[in-house]
Amino acid sequence: MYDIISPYLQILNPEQKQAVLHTGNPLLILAGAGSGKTRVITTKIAYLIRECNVPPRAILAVTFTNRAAQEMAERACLIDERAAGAMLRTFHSFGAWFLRRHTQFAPLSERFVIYNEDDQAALLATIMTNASKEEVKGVVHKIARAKDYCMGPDHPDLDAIDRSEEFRRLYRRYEDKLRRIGNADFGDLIKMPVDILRENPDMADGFRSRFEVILIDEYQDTNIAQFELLKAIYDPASYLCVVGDDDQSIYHFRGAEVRNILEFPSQFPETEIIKLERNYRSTAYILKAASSVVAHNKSRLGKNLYAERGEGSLPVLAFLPNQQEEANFCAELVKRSYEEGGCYADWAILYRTNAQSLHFENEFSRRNIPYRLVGSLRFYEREEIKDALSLLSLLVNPRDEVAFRRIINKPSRGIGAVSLKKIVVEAAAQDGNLIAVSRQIREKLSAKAQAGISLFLAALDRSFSTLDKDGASTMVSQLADQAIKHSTYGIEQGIIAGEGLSLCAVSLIMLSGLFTYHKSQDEVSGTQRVANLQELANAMSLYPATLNGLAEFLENAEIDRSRGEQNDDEESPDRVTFITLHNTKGQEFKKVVITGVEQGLFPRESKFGEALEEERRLFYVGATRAKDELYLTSCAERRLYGWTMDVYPSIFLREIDKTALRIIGRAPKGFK
DNA sequence: GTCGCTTCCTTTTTT
DNA sequence: AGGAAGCGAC
Repeated sequence: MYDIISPYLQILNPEQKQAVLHTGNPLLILAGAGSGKTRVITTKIAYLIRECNVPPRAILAVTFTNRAAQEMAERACLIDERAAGAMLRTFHSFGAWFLRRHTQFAPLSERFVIYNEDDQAALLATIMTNASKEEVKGVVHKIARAKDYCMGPDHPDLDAIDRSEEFRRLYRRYEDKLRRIGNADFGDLIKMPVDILRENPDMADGFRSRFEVILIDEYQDTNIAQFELLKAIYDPASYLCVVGDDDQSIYHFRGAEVRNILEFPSQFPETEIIKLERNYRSTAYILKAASSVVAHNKSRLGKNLYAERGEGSLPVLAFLPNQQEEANFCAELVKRSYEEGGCYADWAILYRTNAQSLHFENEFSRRNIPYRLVGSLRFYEREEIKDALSLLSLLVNPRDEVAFRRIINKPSRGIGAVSLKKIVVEAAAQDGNLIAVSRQIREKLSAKAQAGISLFLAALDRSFSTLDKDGASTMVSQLADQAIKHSTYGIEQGIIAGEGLSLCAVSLIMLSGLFTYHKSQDEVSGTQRVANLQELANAMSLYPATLNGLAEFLENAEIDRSRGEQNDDEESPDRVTFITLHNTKGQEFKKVVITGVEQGLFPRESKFGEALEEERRLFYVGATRAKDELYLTSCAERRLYGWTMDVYPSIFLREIDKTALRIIGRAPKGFK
């Protein structure tokens, strides 16, 4: 048996193999960029199942994004399909999974909805009635940070975030209100499971014995609450393996603590460490350029990364006059390589802020170069989509005040501030069910508001009826389908319902008047809102037309934002990628352009100390995405807020080893 | 309560 | 430059 080494293990290098075969003590894998850590983790999952007889369901593997989780599942299944039975999730989706199964232990509605930052702000705005938007956002941010550190409103260490009693009061009232609504924010997805597991030792024991193996990827970007969650479900008799790279820690602004990885060996005694230092992705000059920048950081473990792929070509630094020329330069690069037989999909255009994508979109559209925009789309944050999601949320949780406020008078139904207040106040006096209260007290409102409420409730009711409570009932669906067709008020063209949940969505969008409203918006300003609503309905057709199916869809919409982008893959897969530096984590491309490498933009203004070091790591992450070619662009002027201003090369450009760089264009005076 | 014009603000990065 | 909030007129 031992003589025969399976082919899936043969392709590993000695360190990778050591990491895969390792068992026993906790293991920390320090994996440099491009060192094959995904291969190690996926192989390890398969190996544990095949060779160590670990039942798949006893394996918990945590990744940073849903995209990574999906990729990992696919790759592990290629080696052994039983890997499909392992639990592969992000921390947040694990938390949501946990809470859905334990709502009776959590202060949550049975089918809670997840609030994002905007929803949090909308909720807090009902408490901070006289505050500016900025103030509200500031407090939202602090509350989110507090939860990242697993601190409730009465936690003694809250001083580290804000010393004021006022903040504690706001945090308390926010929690109070959110609990009454019965929904959860992002921080709750981690903090609540921790609280529940601490209060219910038996349940914690159950998890400890279930998960014999816990694997965590991107460990450098975990936060304190996630560390607490790990401790709550980790049994010292289980096998724990974390993978990360301190040089790629780029989410401190979101509460990530690199000390989780630095202190891992002391947190988990007898930890063994394996370093993966062979880089299989980038050619040597690219690696040299990237490493020479991050070498300027003081706080790092320090490691050596060896390029296994030969010298390659020098990274190119292009000095350009302005953004227009920058977009033009990128388009020319892509065009030339395409004409020489390359693919569009080889290319990625990277930038620091989402706003920068616009110039590239315009230029590439003009030239008919296909591209895909990652992330910045924010499909689920678009106005029309949020409107539709609010309606859907109300079906799932009629106590959702944020959704109710958003949608009750949109489009205008004659329900103004006065009527709204009556409903909200009455609901607060009862059990908080805004829909039930609206129905109950509608007679007490003005005639106009009464009519509006009735229409609104009818739309909800009829859409609700499209959902099967259990089992299939096509009869119900057909009836509802007809009802919808008859109630489009002579609109020749509506949104088309497909399978599953899409009927419910279409029903709501049509009957609530959202369709007509956004259609007229489209006609006025040439937007694509109706098309987006259609796309939403299409996405929903994959889910069963049940209340649970709807709750599941809403959860995925909030936690997995990458989902909205997938539909364009089928049409033409060969596209240039436009993506923020943060979003590139875990990805690779043959040819990469990092744009806007200017002081003030990247690194951003007012970054110093630890924050500057984080920007440097971001540069490192971006540069090491490139396999064959790396380009950096820096403009002499940039337009900001409608103003054109002179800008200067990023400090990072000076830090690059000059033997690993070819400069083109006119370098500004003083740039050496 | 709604519509249209003016002013003021925006840009980090995301699960 | 462009979009959202705010203010005044119907």
